[in-house]
Amino acid sequence: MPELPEVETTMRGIAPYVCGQKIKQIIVRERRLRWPVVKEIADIKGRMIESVSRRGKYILMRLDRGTLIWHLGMSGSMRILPSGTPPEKHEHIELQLGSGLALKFKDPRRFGALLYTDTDPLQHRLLSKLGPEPLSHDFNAEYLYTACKNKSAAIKSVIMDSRIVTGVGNIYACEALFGAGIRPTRKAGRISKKRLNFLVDSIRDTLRDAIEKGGTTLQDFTQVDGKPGYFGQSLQVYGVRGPCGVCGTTISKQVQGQRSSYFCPKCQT
DNA sequence: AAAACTACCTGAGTGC
DNA sequence: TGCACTCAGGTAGTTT
Repeated sequence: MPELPEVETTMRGIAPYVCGQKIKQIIVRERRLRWPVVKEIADIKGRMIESVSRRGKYILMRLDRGTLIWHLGMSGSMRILPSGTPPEKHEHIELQLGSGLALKFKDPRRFGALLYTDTDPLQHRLLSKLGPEPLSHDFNAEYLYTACKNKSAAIKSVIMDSRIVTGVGNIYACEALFGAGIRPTRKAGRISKKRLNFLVDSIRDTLRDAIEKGGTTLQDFTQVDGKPGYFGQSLQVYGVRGPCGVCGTTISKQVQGQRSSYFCPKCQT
């Protein structure tokens, strides 16, 4: 479920509760996530959480020694609740904090991850090859044009490639392409710089708007306080079965690279 | 080298 | 009501 806006929402939600807190206890109820949670994770007990940040879809939790790297996968979410609140089903990890509150990580599909590193987390093998953040200045028309040049792959798969730009998943790729008037199947190398400029702006606007609304709740994503995100109401093509809000043409759905693409056949060319 | 496909999981929804 | 089936927001690794 979680793409960049949901990860950002989660990160902002937990930050005030975890920053400056001591980890009194870590409980791992299920270590079989995307990668097994190592037994040595127990060693972080007693350490201080100094800061929380995001890189792509990863949440980085810097400790007074070492860094925790979290990924929400497809179905992961985090909540802050009083320590001692009975664990829900699929609540695999719990960090009990000095404040008496606890960070709880729930992930039914177990595609998420919790990793630990002693060295620079940005150099971790999972993070070192990530492309620029879509909301940073490094992601611009010039950059995207170079990345798309001579590529025969569909533009949608290019903007979902984390080595090119990080954090754009299926929902926001569909929405951003609609905003830019570009068909998801169009070959990346055959789009003008001017149109790619529209796309860069559209990706930014879409992500910012979604962050502002607390992300998208489709199945079970919730914000840290348990409330849903409200961007779902703003989706213009993703999951839409019916007319385009701009021109009235019926929204098309097409499977592309094992994943559903939604687009307006009239507005997007 | 680039593009396409596979695998990892559970749960929700659909149709019979 | 229940069973069988399809599909889902991610992404590393493998195959074509």
